[in-house]
Amino acid sequence: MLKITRKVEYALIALRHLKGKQDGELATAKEIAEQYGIPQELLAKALQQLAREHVIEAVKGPSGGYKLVTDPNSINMTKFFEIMEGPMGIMDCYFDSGCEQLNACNIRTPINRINDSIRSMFDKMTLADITY
Amino acid sequence: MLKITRKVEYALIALRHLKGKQDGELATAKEIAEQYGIPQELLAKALQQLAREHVIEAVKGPSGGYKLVTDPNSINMTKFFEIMEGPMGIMDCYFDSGCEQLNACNIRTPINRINDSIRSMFDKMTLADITY
DNA sequence: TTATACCCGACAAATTTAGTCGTAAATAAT
DNA sequence: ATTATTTACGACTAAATTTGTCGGGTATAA
Repeated sequence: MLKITRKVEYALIALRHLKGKQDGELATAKEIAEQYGIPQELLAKALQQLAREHVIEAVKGPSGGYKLVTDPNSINMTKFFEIMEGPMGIMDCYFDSGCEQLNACNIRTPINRINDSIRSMFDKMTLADITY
Repeated sequence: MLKITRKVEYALIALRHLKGKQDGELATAKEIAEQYGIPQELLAKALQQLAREHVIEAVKGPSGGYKLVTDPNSINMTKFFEIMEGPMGIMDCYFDSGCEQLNACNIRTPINRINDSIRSMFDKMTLADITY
């Protein structure tokens, strides 16, 4: 409960790694996977997602790899989590209205308050804070 | 990711329900399960855990049930979550040192910071806030 | 004695997460 | 051109976790 997934973990590791690179220097999925002992294929998926959202940029072919193209200060953690995993909420009823008990439910309001607190906390935290 | 479990959800529903009772009035697992349309057996387990930790008290036998015996103001959400699910941390390495990559890992410090932020947020939030 | 209600561990089903594989496309180097 | 390297991506399997069920127990009020 309240755990982040491996994919998010791997994405953070990769971003932190990329941030350490000079200028236009690239890092490959293989390089990162080996350095941190994580499964390359899974890491690759995380990197591809980040590339699709233009957080990083992919360069194909030999001597290709990835590099940061967005200032980590400009991406807050709510956005980052949602890039990696879709809508963030501690309960599905926060965004999915398919709950059968909505009328009987006696904890909707408090649940929403917890949600909002978590979101607002992550809103104020940027990728730069995390990958400093 | 970052989701609370059903058990926690059911515990919150039950606590909120118990809080609405007068004085020494009891509520049974069956009554709660039916009213909110949730599986009785699973709810029962949540209630039993709360009883073991003396958040509520169980009365056996016919006309038995549960009642609150601890002021919800005195239980913060960190404690509540840990009663229900054990140690709270967004990654296992927060409390479990069995990680192979500890030395290579480049995100330990930031992960710990996120953890601490979440914990401190839940430290300041009590069951009373949630079941008002 | 009986019916009701909590207690609890073991099990099974369902869902989610983690990891793998095969194939394709781009491209630098030879 | 061919080859080697690297990203892209969907399909698949495996593992782990969560969710739900079952059976047998204890306590106790009526």
